[in-house]
Amino acid sequence: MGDMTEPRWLSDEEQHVWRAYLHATTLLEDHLDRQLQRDAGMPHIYYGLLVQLSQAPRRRLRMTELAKSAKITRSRLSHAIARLEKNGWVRRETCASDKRGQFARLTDEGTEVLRQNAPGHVTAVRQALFDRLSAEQVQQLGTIMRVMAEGLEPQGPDADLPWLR
Amino acid sequence: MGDMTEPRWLSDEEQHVWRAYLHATTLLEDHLDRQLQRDAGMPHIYYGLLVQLSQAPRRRLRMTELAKSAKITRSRLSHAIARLEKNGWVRRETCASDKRGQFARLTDEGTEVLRQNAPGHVTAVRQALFDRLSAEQVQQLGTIMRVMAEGLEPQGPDADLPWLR
DNA sequence: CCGATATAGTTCAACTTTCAAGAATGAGTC
DNA sequence: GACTCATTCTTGAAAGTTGAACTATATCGG
Repeated sequence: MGDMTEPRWLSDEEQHVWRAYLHATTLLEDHLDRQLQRDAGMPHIYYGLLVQLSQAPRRRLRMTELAKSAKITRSRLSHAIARLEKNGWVRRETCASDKRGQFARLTDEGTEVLRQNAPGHVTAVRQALFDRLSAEQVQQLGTIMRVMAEGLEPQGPDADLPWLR
Repeated sequence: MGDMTEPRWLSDEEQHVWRAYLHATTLLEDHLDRQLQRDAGMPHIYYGLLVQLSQAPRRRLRMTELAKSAKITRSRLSHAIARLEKNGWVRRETCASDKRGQFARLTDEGTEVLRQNAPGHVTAVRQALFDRLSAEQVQQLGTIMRVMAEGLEPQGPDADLPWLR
């Protein structure tokens, strides 16, 4: 499958950078997962869901919106919200204007969990990342990450209409 | 828990960079996972295990070595190798010098799977990352990732002997 | 050699993620 | 309105992950 031409392999430097990337991103993800699992009793992604809700108007979002902004499938979100609901941190609400729809709303308990854990989480992110990088490097990182995202964005220009290009 | 002093929150720029980081790394990981799942029938991490084995002397590694270099728990590795063994891509071998030990060895079939999928994978990495960044940015990314890793390295200086510091 | 402790790897139960249906509602067309 | 198709969200089963308990072997200090 694919074309039969020899691919351009990675140069030595590229290989090193790629490994460093995999290494560092894995370590950071594991670190934050463990920190939040220990302190807040949930993995990083669940915490992210609560954060998104906390910043939304009326502290609620449609399931599909939330799934999109957290970049997970609706199915995964359904299960995740079920779990968070069991914890009492989120509540589902039906949508009046679209009877198929559901809102996930952050409860007061959920807000409280966030309030208690935000400091520890920010500190962890700081210690791992921002306190170790120069201002210049932070800026470089931002630029690089934006370039990467552009190339992977499902929402790229006409991404779903390739025949129009 | 933790100290009661107000943490240093993230500045606007830091917040943006942090989100860009999460966004981009998630997209890339998802992208590679899907590419390999589709083409090779396994997730990115499993592919990484095969790569590690392919580069080891005699194409085999002790379980603990492999777990360390892939940065996963031994438990997770046990399950993963069980699956790869079922696929016929890896075989377990007992270790003569330490009867507790096991080697995971890449089979010829495993090598073949790697040979067939390496081009597609490199191309995916290239398209997502290296073909989109300037030489300078690649270098910057490498530096930044190494700094990050240093701060998270479980193997930090005397990491497991904190009382000696 | 003995006993205590450490290490290698596996296994189990709980939890999370994925994938493929499926139920319900909405929207467009005639 | 009825038909068709799209969208929203959920469900259930299979696969993957985690953390703790467990087995077996090795190592250390007498």
